[in-house]
Amino acid sequence: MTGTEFDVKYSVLRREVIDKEFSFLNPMQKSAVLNAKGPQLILAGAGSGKTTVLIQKIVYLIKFGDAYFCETAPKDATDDDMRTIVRFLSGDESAKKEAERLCEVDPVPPWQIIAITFTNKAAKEIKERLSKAVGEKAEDIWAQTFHSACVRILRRDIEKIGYSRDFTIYDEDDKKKVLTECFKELNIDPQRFEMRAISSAIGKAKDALIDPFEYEKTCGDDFYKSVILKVYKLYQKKLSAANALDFDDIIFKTVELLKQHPDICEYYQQKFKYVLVDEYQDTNYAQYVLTSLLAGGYRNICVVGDDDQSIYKFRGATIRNILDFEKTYPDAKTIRLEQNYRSTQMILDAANAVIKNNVGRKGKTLWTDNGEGVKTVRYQAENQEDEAQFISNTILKGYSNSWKFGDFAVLYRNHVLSNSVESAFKRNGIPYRIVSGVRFFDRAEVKDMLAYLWVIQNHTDTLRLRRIINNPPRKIGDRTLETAQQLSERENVSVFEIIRNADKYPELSRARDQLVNFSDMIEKASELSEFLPLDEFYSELLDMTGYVNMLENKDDVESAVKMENIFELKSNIIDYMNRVEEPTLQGFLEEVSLFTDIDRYDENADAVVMMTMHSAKGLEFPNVFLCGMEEGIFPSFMSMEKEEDIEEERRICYVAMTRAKKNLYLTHAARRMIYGRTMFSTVSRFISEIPEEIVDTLGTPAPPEQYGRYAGTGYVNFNAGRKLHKDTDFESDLGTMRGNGGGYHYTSRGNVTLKLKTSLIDTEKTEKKHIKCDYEVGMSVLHTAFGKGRIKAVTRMGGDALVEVEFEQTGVKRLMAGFAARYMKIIDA
DNA sequence: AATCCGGTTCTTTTT
DNA sequence: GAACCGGATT
Repeated sequence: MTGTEFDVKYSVLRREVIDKEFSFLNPMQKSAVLNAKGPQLILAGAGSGKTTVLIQKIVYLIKFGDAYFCETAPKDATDDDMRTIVRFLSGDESAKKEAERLCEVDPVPPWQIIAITFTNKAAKEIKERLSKAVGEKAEDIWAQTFHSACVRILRRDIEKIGYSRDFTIYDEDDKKKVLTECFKELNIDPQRFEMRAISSAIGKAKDALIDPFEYEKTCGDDFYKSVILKVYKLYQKKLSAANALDFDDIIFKTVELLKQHPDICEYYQQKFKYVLVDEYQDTNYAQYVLTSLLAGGYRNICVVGDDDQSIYKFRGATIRNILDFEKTYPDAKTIRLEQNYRSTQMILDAANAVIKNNVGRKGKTLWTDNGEGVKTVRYQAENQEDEAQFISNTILKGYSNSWKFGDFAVLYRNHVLSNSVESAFKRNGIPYRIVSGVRFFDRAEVKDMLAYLWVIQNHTDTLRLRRIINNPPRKIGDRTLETAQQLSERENVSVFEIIRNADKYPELSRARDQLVNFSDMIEKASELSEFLPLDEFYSELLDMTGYVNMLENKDDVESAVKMENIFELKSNIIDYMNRVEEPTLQGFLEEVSLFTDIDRYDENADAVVMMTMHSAKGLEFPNVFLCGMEEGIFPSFMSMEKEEDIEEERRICYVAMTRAKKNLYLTHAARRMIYGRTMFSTVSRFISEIPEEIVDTLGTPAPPEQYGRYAGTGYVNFNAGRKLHKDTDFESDLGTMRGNGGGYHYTSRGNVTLKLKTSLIDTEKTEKKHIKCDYEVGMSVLHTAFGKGRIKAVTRMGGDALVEVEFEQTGVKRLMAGFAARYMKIIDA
């Protein structure tokens, strides 16, 4: 039904104002923003401005309401108002504010909007950009990760499903520890049942919203499943005894809460008029259910994603959520964003050429008006050193050509590939930073301090309690703890409770004082945490626990690094206090446990960034190297059996390629030392999928006859950093034993390599002659290339040493001992 | 409890 | 090659 003539005129003008406001968007983006009502699927290609769309949509909702096509003027609108709007539309910027206000029709209150992301980084970006756009109102929008949103929901009502509100969050490491306990208690042989497999089975069950009770139904007479079930049951029992949730539980329990308590569910369904989900292709089943539940009231659900960028299948993400969105919501509007604002056309052509080989996809073709750009560069290296040197040279050339180091990124399929690049960077003096798999918050000393904080927060967290009770050493041994554990089971109270009352149990008499001292300390710390500001409290804690004291007493580099990390944690606390209105210990711990390394990655530092292709998702760099582009590495051997796994690898490749803005380099090596073996491999199929016309090929092609096999001619090097085994490294009548790798010794004679099981070598019967790896000053040595020489100096470096040798024929050479040991032996100590 | 030593394993991992 | 684990040894 249309309104009066006034209404029609007004609404036309109103639309013009809105159009003007969002005129910087392209037509597809605009239509995605303005079609706010009902279910909507935005298929957003890499670099197509999907975050912008998400943010602008929220801006639109807050500023103008959701009725773009509304044909009624606000009730009290006057002709004067209309004139103001016209003034703004004809270019009078001073009328802007007023005009915008006059165009508001039922603006959506910010607290009715939830935007869910996967990473903290994305959530943070949304929050920041929103507060720039709409100011204070942004604070009331739930722009959060899946996990933090769920924790927020749980914090309010988790008591209804049998946990207490001060619950603890267990990370992967804690999970592993609990599982180890389960294995022990259930007498499960870790040889027969891989813990990782069982852990992931439990995780998968949780992702699929299957609790132990449901799981039991699926077991039948499947023995393996029945083992999983046993572990699953005990694992959950242990978690709930510690009042702890693991990452999967955070989602799982939220869904459980919403499902079991319709009143709570309804509350959120009424609250969230608009639900927006980022990276929808990476959601798993539980997350899908969660978003559906939250959006169940108004059905205003907008999901943004790219099926071509789904790279977390192994974590339970199911691409079906995006592929089936239109089935779940038959009235869904689908919008494709294919214009790319990041890369050159050349880069997009290359990426499109690769991804089009995937069958199971919705289909998109990226284009750009950024200009053609330059061809993708392919470098064929002889080995990984050559590859790393090429990367270094290219960066150095670029640096002298006014690029900054921070404009370069090196991406690889897995972490091991970073080693050779890293050492080349060191050699060439190129600053770099590795976004590593090891998180800051995973470092032992940081975890120790966090464990203290967790225990102070939640005394029943026995897992963390055990971590710290004797760290620094307090003369509380395993035996004592075991007794306490048994008592806790018998009395059905927490271990902490037992310790606190140690004087009541004669079994604990020997360690009584230590135990009581410890519990007193924790309780005192708890009290302090109530009224001291967090950072002061933390400093106090460092003192009380004696942790800093312990480190100060050790005078080595390691302790100094640990100390630094402990104080870095303090700067995290201060940072948290500055950001949050009401900082609490609980709040800090929550945030920290949902944090990862990439959240700490400083974009402003001028250093080459190295990370896995997975970590690079969502980032962009002017110049990108993808190294290790070889069959067997990328795609990895493990993905080669199933076509769907290859497709996932191809998507990873697509994600990685589309990180590049200007220059894309693909490098591969004919020969690569990996896992202690030399591997010969062919170029990755993904490179072959790019038309030759858009690739510049450099380097030397590998001799084809070597392809596809492991090296059989070489030797295995000494395990660097590991001390030489006096009894196992020797020369025998079989040839020279060249160290052990993988439980085997290798020995070569001519071009034949023998592989001997270390445990089968009878060292007694073999003539022993040590190959010395640790050289000393004054020794005479014989080098295969340089001949005889004498050691002038030895400088320890890391696990290796730099030796300076004066050779009789060739003069002084400086060699790394670990490397030189292959060619040099001691002839006279 | 700390270190040695032999053996095992080795993708990716937003939270 | 390197990290890591667990049992044995000090």
